[in-house]
Amino acid sequence: MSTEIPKAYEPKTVEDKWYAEWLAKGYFTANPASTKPAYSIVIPPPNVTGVLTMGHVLNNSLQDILARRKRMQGYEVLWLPGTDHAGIATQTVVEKTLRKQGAMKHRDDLGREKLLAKIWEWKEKHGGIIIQQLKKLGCSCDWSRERFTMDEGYSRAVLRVFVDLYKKGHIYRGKRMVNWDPAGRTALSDEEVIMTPTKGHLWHFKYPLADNSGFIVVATTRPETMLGDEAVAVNPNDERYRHLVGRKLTLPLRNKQIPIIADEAVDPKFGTGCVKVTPSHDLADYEMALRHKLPFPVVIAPDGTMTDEAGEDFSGLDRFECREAVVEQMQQQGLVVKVEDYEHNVGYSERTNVPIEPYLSEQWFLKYPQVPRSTAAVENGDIKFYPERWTKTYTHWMNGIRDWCISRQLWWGHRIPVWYRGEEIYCGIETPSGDGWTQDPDVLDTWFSSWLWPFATMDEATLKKFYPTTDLVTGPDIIFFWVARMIMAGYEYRDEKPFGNVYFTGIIRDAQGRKMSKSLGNSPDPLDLIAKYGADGLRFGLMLIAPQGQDILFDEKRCEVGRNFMNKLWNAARFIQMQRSTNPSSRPLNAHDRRILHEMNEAISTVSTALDEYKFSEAAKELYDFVWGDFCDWYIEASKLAPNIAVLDEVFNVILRLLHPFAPFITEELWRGDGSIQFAPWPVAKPADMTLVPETEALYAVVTVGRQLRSDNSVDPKKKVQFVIKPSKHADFFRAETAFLTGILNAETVTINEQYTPTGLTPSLVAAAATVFMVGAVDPAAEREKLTKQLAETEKQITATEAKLANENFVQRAAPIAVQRERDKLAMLREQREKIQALLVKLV
RNA sequence: GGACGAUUAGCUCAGUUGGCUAGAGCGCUUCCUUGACAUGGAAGAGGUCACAGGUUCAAGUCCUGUAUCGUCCA
Repeated sequence: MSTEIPKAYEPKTVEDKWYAEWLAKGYFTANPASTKPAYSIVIPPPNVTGVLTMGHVLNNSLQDILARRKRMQGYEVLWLPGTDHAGIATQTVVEKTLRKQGAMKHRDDLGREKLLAKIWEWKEKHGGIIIQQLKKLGCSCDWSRERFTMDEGYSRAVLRVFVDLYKKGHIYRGKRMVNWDPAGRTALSDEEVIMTPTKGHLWHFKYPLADNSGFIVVATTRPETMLGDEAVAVNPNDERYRHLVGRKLTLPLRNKQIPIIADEAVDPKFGTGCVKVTPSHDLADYEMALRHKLPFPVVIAPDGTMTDEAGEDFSGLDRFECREAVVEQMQQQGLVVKVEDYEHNVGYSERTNVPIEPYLSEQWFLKYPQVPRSTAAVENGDIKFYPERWTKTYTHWMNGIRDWCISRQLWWGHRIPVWYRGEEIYCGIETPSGDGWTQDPDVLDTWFSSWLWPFATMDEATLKKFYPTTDLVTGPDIIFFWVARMIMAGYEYRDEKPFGNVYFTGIIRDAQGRKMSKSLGNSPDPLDLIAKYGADGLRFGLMLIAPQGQDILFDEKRCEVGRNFMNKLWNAARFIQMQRSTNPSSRPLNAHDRRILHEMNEAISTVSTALDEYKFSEAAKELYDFVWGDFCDWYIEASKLAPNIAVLDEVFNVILRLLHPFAPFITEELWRGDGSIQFAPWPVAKPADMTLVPETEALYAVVTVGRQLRSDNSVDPKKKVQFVIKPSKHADFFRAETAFLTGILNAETVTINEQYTPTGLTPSLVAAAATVFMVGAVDPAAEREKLTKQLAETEKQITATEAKLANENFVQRAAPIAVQRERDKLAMLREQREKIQALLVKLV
């Protein structure tokens, strides 16, 4: 390092250089043959065609901190990276692009093979961007082990698991009511449906009795489904309708006769107590229809349009157009009793954001394996959640777990390894021999591949060394999608948990608290932020505001804090560098040295404990305060008088090591030790020599008071003034520190005088161990006001403390230490009061 | 409807198992380009800790209830 390092830290010139070097040296490559203890994390695989979001920055910075610290602690670290094929998301994007280009209208125009070729093309072109971005962030992943869920080896593992679970009877095929996404034209799992309160209407329709002897009224939020009604149901105990059960109604618009049935499932208090029954388009109605052996006419097609069964007036209409048309015709026929505004929950597709259609279709389902064991593992702490409260959410879901619909009517993904020939079914990894087999056209839910991620990504040697993985860092929004399922898969296929600890991050929101989203445009591009503030600055700024398990309101201002901190660190290094070249000799430890060494030890313990407990922001905060406050504001200032290069180097060396997991680039750049800082040992706190440390604290308090005096009396900072310190203790120590005081207070002289009595008007303030006087002309009124204020504050505290000590109950029942603390405080306050009073007397 | 979380300075948040005179950063005010740093330094203003009860010698901290906001599940 030359002495001419720039005044401001320039991350750009540093970051790329070091990352390339780290890669070249293979520092991130995990060695399964290592004898070191193992530490491992698998990355939550981002969408292969996605781009880096603030959420990724948060999540991956945390993983990098964990991984880098463990390397320093002597572990063999594997951070396994990779990407996910994101079935629906990717196929939707590519299809949309192709439609825009006019290459197709619907995927059937292209056909399976051609569309898949296009998607692979897309993946080759856009895939991997996010990997490059993670590198920019400094992530120390083992890139030699990068995996993709559609890689050949990984795909085989997915199919093997399917076949195995099929053979064990966990996977079955059945005709069920599923959540259907009419835009994506695929089934979804329950977890992919987002329930949203939606304003709609409740229409009350008259259904006439078949013999025209009257009518009954049904209420519905979905008029279009009436075209598929097969009954009207009432509660068997409902006196109002009991006499009608078994009679027929004429279904309006369809001129079809349907029965009135009685079923326990009907809530007599909802609406009129009569519900229309649409067997094919509502889950509850479906079950009711099964019980009553009703027919299942399908009136809404998979694409959300009405079928021929809906009647020629409506066939071909979109389901929402149809709703209007039905209401209009019902109105014309005078069958609408009333329309109420009505808010109810509507399920929307997580991906395409259109309302879900309950749809009766043939799908594949998984009856989850290892449910009791997986539930117990988290409850008994074998797998630990941070923050712990998420265990409750997990347990709740596990206890109410329902079979998982794993088939998707898509092409991008792992194709279901099942073939049909007439009545025959074959399930296997390879295509069956013989003619006439056709493979199931559907693919598997993407999560059916990612639930194997912690082990399907590893070969045998790697598994042996690194499975189960140590930590997992992810968002609580995928606790069901991913975390719970990985636990079950881990037990089923490795007979062991997949990870020991799960750290759930908060969700990043914008400054107004809104979730970051593309459509709102409120998500900054992390790469822009890295360009402006440096990766280290971005990471550190984010860590400072990422409390455990709390959502994070992100504001670009946060990055400034991080960048400024890196610049502070840089300049501390410059200072040390300058001292080295001008003042390289060391000397015995003085009070300032001992004090900073003590604070350093405190910092080491605090940071280490915080990181052990996954309290990242606490660790970052401690580092910030120690570096900026203790080291720069006090120790470097003290060093300007009498530098001790050995201590400066020692403390700064520790600072760099503590900071390295948070800010890998700048710490490597400033590192002066052997080799890369990445393998420098994590600092360990040692018992510090406390000689003169309390005295030094008192000394710094005197400095603060001296500065206050200057400021209160509007003394120009450049003006040198005379100070007199009248100590009540530590007089010899203060005397020894006269030069320090003179320098830091920009004084002409500093005199220590236990007997000092000011002549005339001398501004003064009282610190714990001394009264500080500033000799010079002042405004007596201002001085009196200031002292009076200080006296009042002191009196207030004395009164409070006296009251406490006068309380017999307190003295008898409180911990002796607490009582003693109060007594000491009172003594100190009384002394302070006397000093102030003495000064005030002189002012009169 | 149920579960969980939040409510502390203008803003964003710390406040360990009850024992401070309730803290920090940003913002704000005043002064300062002094040889590490203006991405900086010094000083300062600013809080009935959401509300109401309770437990205790002692409550921001524990308990109960209420309100508002958020998330998840029905």
